[in-house]
Amino acid sequence: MKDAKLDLVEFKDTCCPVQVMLPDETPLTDKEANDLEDLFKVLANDTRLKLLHTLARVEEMCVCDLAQSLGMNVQAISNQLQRLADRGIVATKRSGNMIYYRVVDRCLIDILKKAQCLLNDAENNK
Amino acid sequence: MKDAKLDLVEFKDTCCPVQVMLPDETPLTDKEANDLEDLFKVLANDTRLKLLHTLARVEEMCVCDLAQSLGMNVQAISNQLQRLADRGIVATKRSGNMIYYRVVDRCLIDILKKAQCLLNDAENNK
DNA sequence: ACACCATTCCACAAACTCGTGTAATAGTGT
DNA sequence: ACACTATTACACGAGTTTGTGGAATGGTGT
Repeated sequence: MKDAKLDLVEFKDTCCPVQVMLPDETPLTDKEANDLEDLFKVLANDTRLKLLHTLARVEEMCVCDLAQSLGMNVQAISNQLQRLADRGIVATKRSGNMIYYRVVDRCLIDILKKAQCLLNDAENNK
Repeated sequence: MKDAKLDLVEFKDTCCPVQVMLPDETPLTDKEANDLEDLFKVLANDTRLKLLHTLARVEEMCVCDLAQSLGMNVQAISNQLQRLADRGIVATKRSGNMIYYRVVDRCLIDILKKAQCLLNDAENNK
């Protein structure tokens, strides 16, 4: 569990280089806008957010355990995991009966953290 | 236009301190998940994304100009600006007939940049 | 007071989302 | 082969979202 902290700190230095974050002068193309829309759509669901948050902390987990930890139907969880997998956000690994899910690109977790941070700021400035 | 670059670089250092970005060990509460869901829902629309991207570059703009620059109905643009305003993401300033919109918390723009960066990474690793 | 402009409000139809329940698929152990 | 478990596929209904067109609001200039 200590490792997770170090992991994120290290990732923060290597994931999104500063140069790429500078503003570009060109307007958003339709494709860029649609891609961003799709990405945020996947994140705009409390079940998927809880799944990602859980997977971010445990590295990998099977469907039934995820369903139990969220207190939801296995089908509902599988549905949402499927949508995350469709976007390449999570990946699977079969081991016997179980299928284990994990987060592919941990940059995404950084975005979740940023978003939580934004909400905290908004809360504090109220 | 050069100023916009400096603006974002400076904001990057002061917006989300590193400490806040470290992972917390507790699972997402229902409230946290719902708040995040609401935030990402607002971002999950190409029209609103284009509006934010435009406002991020010009600082402030009236509804009719935004509608024209996006090639859309004024009502549609007003609708989406309203949704952004409801969440406190943009704010208004009246000047004569016109109502000018601007982005309130520029941290949000950083999240957009991160998201674009994530999509670029995914594209390159394909 | 009047015409005019920018913006917003409102009702509506088309499209999309999500959890549910049932059935199908796939691997394990006897 | 059979029972069992984990996971997924599918169709369905309730709810939400988005752009549209018409009408209302509010400020400006004559």
